[in-house]
Amino acid sequence: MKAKTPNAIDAYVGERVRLRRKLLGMSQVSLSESLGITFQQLQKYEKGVNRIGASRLQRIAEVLGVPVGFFFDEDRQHTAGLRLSAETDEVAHFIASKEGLALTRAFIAIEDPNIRRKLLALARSLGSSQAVTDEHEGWERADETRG
Amino acid sequence: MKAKTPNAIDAYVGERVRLRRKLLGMSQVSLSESLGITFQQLQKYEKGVNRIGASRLQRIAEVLGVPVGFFFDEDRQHTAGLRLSAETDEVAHFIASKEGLALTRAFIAIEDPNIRRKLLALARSLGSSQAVTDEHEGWERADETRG
DNA sequence: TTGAAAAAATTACTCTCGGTTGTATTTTTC
DNA sequence: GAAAAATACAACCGAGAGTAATTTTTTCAA
Repeated sequence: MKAKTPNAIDAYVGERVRLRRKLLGMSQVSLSESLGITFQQLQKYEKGVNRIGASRLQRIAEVLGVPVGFFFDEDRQHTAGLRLSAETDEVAHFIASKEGLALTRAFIAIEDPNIRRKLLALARSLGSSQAVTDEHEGWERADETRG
Repeated sequence: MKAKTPNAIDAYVGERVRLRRKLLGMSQVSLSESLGITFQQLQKYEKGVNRIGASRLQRIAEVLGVPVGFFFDEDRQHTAGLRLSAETDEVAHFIASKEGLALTRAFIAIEDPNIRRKLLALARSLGSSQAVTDEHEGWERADETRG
C-alpha cells in the first residue's frame, strides 16, 4: 500500500497538530467544528493525506493556542545554512549589516525624489569605476513623473 | 470585481513571501525554480490566488532564510532574532522596493571603503539637511526612526 | 461481560483550486 | 530604441481538498 501522503513534511505537520490537540484533550470533532470543516477532513490533515493551507494552518494554531512555527521543525532555520545564490547572499548580507542599514535609513530620510535619483546615479557610477560610459553627465533624462 | 483570493490571510502570507523575496533581490523565476514550480504559480501564491500548503511553505521559508512564522502576522517577537524584522516596516519596504534594491546593488558594487563612507555621509547630510538643518554633524546619532 | 455511545479509521465520491502552458505587458539593460 | 528579463494575465486540466456514508476501535457504566 503506497502511502499516499503528499510528503513527509505534511505528515510531520499533521502529527504535530494531532499531538497538540490531544494535549488539550480535544476530540477531532471538537477541533474540526471550530475550524468549520468535517472531522474526516481533519483526519486527513493529521494523517498527512492532504496538506494544510496557510490560512487554515494559522487558524489551527489560533485554536490550539500555539504559534504557527510549532507545527514545523524549525531547527534547520537558525542553522544559518541558507542556500542562497552568491549575489542574493551578498545582497542579504549587506542589508543586514550596520552599513547597509545606515545607508537605507539615510536614504529614506531624503525626501526630494530628484536628489534621491541623483544620489543613486552617483552610487552607480562610483561602482562601475572603470568607465562612466557616458560623456554627457546629465545623469537623468527628465522622465515624466513616474511614481 | 471581487478579489478571487481564498482569504485575507493567504493574501497576507503571499505578500510576505514577495516582500522577503524582493528583499533578497530575487526574481520570481529564480525562487520558483528552487521550489520546483513555475513562476506563474509563484505569482498566484504572492497574489493570494492560491493558498500555500504547509510543506511548500516550509520550503519557501528555507529558501528565503526565514522561520515559517515570518509569513504570518502573529506576534512579531518570533522573528526578533532575524536581522531584517528588527527594523521598521518602512525600512523593510524600502529595501524591497525597486529603488531600494537598485541602491543596494549600486552600493555593493563600490569596493573602496573610503568612497563608501563618504557616500554614506553624503546621503546622511542630504537627508538631515531637510529635517534638521543642523550645524554639527552629529550624524552618528541619527537612528531615530521618526524624527 | 456486554453493549451502547463517542472517537477514530476507511472508503467512495464530487468539484474546487493547485499547477501547467501560453501569451501579453511592463521593466531593465545595452 | 531594440533585445532581453521580469512580471502580469488568461485558459485549461487533473490531482487533491473537502464531503458523506459506513465501519472499526475505544471507553465505561451497569
